[in-house]
Formats: sequence, structure tokens, C-alpha cells
Amino acid sequence: MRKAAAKSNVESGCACLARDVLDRIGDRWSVICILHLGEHEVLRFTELRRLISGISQRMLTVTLRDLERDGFVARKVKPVIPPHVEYRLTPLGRALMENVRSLCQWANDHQDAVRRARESYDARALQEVST
Amino acid sequence: MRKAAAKSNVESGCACLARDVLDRIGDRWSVICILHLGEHEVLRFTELRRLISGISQRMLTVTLRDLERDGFVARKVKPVIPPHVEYRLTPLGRALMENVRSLCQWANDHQDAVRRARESYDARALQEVST
DNA sequence: CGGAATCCTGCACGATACTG
DNA sequence: CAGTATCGTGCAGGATTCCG
Repeated sequence: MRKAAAKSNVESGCACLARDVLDRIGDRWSVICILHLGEHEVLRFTELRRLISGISQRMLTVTLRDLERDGFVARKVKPVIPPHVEYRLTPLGRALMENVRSLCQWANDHQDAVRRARESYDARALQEVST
Repeated sequence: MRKAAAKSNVESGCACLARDVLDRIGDRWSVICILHLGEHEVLRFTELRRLISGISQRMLTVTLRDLERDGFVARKVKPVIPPHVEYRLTPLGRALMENVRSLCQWANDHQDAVRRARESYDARALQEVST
């Protein structure tokens, strides 16, 4: 959901909506990053990369930069060779993580309901085709 | 975030994450639809269209269909001419709305913090360029 | 090690036109 | 009124290569 992040945030009549924050939650990689950082306190770039199997190195860079830019993640560079960079949640980031956590909780609890609704919907749609 | 909805939901090692639900929350139109339906109990297609200024009629169709498919929205067609279609939240949809609401609340409360973080980040980035 | 730069592709979404 | 069908396109995001 990086995509929406670029969109002009001019909202409908619905005023705020705080798209900025919702976008991060809609972004798959951001959520995973936040959850991992919530569990490990501090992580290096490559450690995160290993934890999040499937992420391209570019997306990890971009995701972390955005999270840092929004004040959710703190990035600390130790000027040594080879480079040593640490990432951790800021207090704001931790607050966000709490929300994400409870939301994931709710989502999991109702995941089955969604799956069933989807299956029955698809089944009905299929029937109409055969009609 | 309709985009991610098409993605294979094979998650990393992080197991669940209930991407299905998070995607809806990341989707701008879905959130707006849900909030409006939460306020009006029942709405017709065109009423929603007017409430959500800026949405294309195609996106409203697609968004509503997805929400219905996932069991968040109920669609009732009255077979008259001209057609009369009503949309309302299901119990599951209302539950989702509660979450969305409180999340928006939190987002609004911290929107300023994010904006400030962003500005200071951008300011620093600009400085380095001029260096 | 932790990125930045570049290229390439698919698909999300808007605009437009047509229908029962 | 409430959609569906079709086309055009911008840009998100993966793969690859190079760098301090």
C-alpha cells in the first residue's frame, strides 16, 4: 500500500480519516516489520531481512525508510566498517504496534467467518454462470 | 489496496496476519464505505456515490462487491423498475466498523506527531542534499 | 553490511460507453 | 438506477547491478 502513500491526501467530506496511518496498516511489509521489531526490541537490516522471508531487499529499505520518516522506527548508524545499522520502534511506533496487534487478533478471530462468506459468495456466483 | 487482495496470501513465517482483513482496512474506499454505512444504517448505490465524492462508479461497484463477498456488507435487490438496491452492514461488518472507528480515532490523535516527524525527516534530508 | 540506481512488468484504477 | 465491458496508463514493487 505504498501506492496510496503517494496519493494526495485530500479526503472526501469525511474530513480526516488519517490516511497516513491507515496506509501503513494496509501495507503488508510495514505491518510485518512492526510486529518483528515489537518482538525483538532491536534488529539489524540483515536480521530483519532474514526474519521476513520473501521481502526484496529494496522493499525492506523502502519500508524502513518510510517507517522512520513517519516517526515509528528509529534508525541508528554505527560508523564502523562494515556498516552496522540498528532499527527499533520509537514510543510512537510501539503504540502503533499495540493497535496492529489487537487488530491482528480481531482479524484472526474472524478470519474463518470471512473465508466462509467468501466461499459461499463464490459458490453462488458460480451457480449463476452455469444457469 | 485492492491490489494486495489479489496476492497469494502465503505468509512468511509470521503465520497468519489475516491479510484479508488488514487489506480492507488499508483500502481507502472500503474504509470510507464502511464508515458511511455505519452512520446511515442503509444506503442505496447512488446515495453512497454522492456521499463519497471522488469515487468512480466502477470503484464503488468493485469495493461494494468485495465487501459483500467478505461478508461485511449485505446487498438487497428489490426487483423493480428502475432497480432499487440497498446496502447495509452485516453484524460482522459492524464489528469491523468498530475497529476501524477506534483505529481512526487513534490515527487522528497521533496524526500531528506523524506529520511533525515527517517534516523534520524531510528537512534533514534536504540539508544533506545541500551539503 | 546496508544500501542506492536502473530497468522492467503487471495490475489497480480512472474514463468512457453501453445495458436491462 | 445500478450496474457491466473495454480500453488506456501510472506506478508499485521485483530483479539485478553497483557502491562506500
